Amino acid sequence: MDKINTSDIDKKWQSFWAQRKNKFKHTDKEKKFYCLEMFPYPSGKIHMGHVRNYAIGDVLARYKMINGFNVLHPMGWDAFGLPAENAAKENNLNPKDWTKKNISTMKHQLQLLGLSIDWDLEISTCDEDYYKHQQELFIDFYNKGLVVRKETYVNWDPVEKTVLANEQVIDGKGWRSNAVVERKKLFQWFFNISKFSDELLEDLSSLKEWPERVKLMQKNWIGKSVGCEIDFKIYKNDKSVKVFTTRPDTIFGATFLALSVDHPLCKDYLTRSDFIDFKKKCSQVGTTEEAIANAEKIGFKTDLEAEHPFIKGKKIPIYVSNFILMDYGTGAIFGCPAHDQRDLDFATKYKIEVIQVVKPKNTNNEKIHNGAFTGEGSIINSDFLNNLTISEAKEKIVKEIEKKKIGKKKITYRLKDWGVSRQRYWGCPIPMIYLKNGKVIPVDKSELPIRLPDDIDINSKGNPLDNHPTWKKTRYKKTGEKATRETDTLDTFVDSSWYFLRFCSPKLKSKPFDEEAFKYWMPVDQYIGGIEHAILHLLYSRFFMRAIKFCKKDIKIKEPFKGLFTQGMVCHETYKSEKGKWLSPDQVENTKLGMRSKIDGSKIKVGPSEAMSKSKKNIVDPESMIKIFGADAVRWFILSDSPPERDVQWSTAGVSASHKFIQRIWSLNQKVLNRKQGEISSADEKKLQLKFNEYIFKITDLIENFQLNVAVAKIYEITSLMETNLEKKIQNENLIILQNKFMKILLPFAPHLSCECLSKLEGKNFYEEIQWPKADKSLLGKQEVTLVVQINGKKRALIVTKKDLSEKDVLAEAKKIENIQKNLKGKKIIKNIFVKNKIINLIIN
RNA sequence: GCCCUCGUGGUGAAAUGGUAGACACAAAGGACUUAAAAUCCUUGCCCGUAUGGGAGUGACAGUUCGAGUCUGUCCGAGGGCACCA
Repeated sequence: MDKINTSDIDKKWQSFWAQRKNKFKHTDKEKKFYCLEMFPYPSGKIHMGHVRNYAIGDVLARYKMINGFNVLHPMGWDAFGLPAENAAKENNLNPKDWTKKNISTMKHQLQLLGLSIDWDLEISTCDEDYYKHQQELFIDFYNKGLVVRKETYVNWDPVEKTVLANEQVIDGKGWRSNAVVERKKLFQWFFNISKFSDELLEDLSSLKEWPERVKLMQKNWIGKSVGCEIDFKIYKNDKSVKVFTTRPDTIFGATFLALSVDHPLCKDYLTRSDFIDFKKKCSQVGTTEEAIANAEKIGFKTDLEAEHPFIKGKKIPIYVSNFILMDYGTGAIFGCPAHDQRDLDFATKYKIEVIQVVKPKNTNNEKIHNGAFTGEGSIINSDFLNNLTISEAKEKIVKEIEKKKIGKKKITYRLKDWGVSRQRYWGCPIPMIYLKNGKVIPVDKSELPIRLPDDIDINSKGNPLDNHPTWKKTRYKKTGEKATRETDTLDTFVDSSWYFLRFCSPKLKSKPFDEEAFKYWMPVDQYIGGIEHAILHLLYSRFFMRAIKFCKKDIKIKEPFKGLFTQGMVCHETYKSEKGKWLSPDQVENTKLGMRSKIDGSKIKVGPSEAMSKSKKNIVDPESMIKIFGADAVRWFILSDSPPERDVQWSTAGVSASHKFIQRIWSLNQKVLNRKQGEISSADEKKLQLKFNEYIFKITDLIENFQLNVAVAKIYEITSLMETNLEKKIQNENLIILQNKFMKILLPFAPHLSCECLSKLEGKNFYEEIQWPKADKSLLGKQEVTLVVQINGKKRALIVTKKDLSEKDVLAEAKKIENIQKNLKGKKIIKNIFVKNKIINLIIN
């Protein structure tokens, strides 16, 4: 019996497929399938997360191919981004060179996996050919009013004189400089995504093939809230404050107003030193929602008071506070401490009155104790709102507010405009110029692309583009007057918001995409990627599709991704030495004394399995795994144990077992071919045929539903079935036919092995003719069935019998069973529950 | 803080409301072998030699002839929160 040489057959078939472009004789142009996995960031080497993502996608792409679909299965590189700049700074090289090198390494590694990717379609977002079109789209958006310029906060490192990403802020300090990070206001470019807030929310319901939880996350992100705006008059002053609230029903519990630091009313205090100090304190809190939510609530008491709109003569103090955001609602709230935890925290600290206005449902307790009460209940202490439910009170108070003309019902979205300016070098330059007269205008399209210069000083403080001696100096094409380029570059999320369109016609020079190719391929039928992109990338892509539709008349599609699948992460145990240093899996070994370090034999603490990460060193390199076990074994293992949407735990034992399985199939294939013909029995033949047919049906269904781990389990079962039947009375030819079908079923999962086995069975290289076997539906369920006999809901016996037996017959059969007779002795059957081919449940007294 | 997801053997897991633990990893025992590797078989909580019986899907209730699955409350773990991609 031959041993399989995985590296030989991997090489053989990878070059075979590449030459034939994965085309099949029976491909039907009328049936298209666009299979797309999220393209990788070229960070250096591929990791197991990539392997998982692309293995899942490849199963589907190959499955569709051999089912006759014309499949688009491209690959590219999300090549701009911060890590390139960081690496460049560390190693003193150009981000471009670093990125190109990584792309070539990773492309080679991906090819080792034997994916059915058409590499002719490869794109890279850092190529001029790509970002030129992105600049064109930016200008289109600008001309249609979808791009705006406004001021917003950033994390500012005062020592490096640069803007920091949230991840570069550690404990409120810059990661390189260790300087305390400040919030600083900058003018930046924004995409007007909030223009589509309602559409992006409403259209979620049309995405039938998206996971519910992703849709829910997007829904919450967009954060539509229905509430109302209320004007509070300021006492002894002609001004008023407009607040937004979703709980107008608690207006009688309002005991203070709180304004954002950036609220227009605060302008009057900007010269007061105590306010300046306060503002500075606020600016030391990070810009994330989490940081703001967890920060200690601090307030600045103004000398203003507001008049309560419904309680005559009641005055409530006005504070400025750090937990109110200017870019949500109106930048001002009324505080009702009894029914909002944040308000309560604030009120407790500043000794502000607390008035309960909602009595919890189903209790007699008038008073509430443990924190703010936010549940259902009835209104109290609220004049004309008393005894109403919360929703009734909301309706009534809004009517009153509108009647008094002091406010109106208002829908607010949490979704903010998308800030796309980055003060960095390694990104797509924003094609805008500044004229001397202060005007900001787009570059003439004929001047595109605006190229990134190569000769930059990556180590200079601040933005290298801004520091470049000549790059930003330009002229306005129309008038010839001197102008300055925008030195900000685009958020890399912009790059990935339309790459799936570029894949439809990746080589086209004249425009971002060809409309005909677009019409044929879009939308993406199946998009596959990590759950970490559930919100931003997917939302931005949905926005881009709408923005493009808004700019181009003949684009009809709104949703770019028809089907979405989010796969889980790849995890591995973590290892720590006694001194607390992380060790990688290949630095430890399992000995009789437990886990030990390979380096010095010291004891190792095994930690929980966590997502593979460089910082914890729990990384396994896919390339070395492929070298040892072969591409099929690596793919097989990553698909086998866990459901694709859940996290999977990598283990060397597991992948080694997968390799053994690859060998087992290889042996089976030889045994089938070399089998000596013995006796033949039609009963054995029929049994095998029926069972096999059932597996085809089941596995087809499982792949369509992404239950790839279960499909893998069924393939193990088919293997056992075939092995068992080698010993049974089956005609050789029939066994070979089934083995042939089996190998076609295996193809999407272990394509190298499958093709090699098929070629042995066919006696020649066999590929373009491969078709997915079809299950014969008329044969389904023709087998014997196993019925469960229960007594009072407890399993007492099994009956193996032919299909579709009547209740009467089953009952008669059941009564013949000794164990059932024993249990029925002296008892009376009150009734039976009978489910055909499943169960009979006898209810006795 | 807010939002989301997930809890089933030693482990990863399977199970249209109908046999809980398919399939695999690890472990123990056995077969083959001079030996090892490879391969194959058996076992898997409790009582019992066994036929069989009992407990059992994070906890507690509920719906049902029947609940891992549906409902409620609680407990625990993990993830996201707008400049990482």
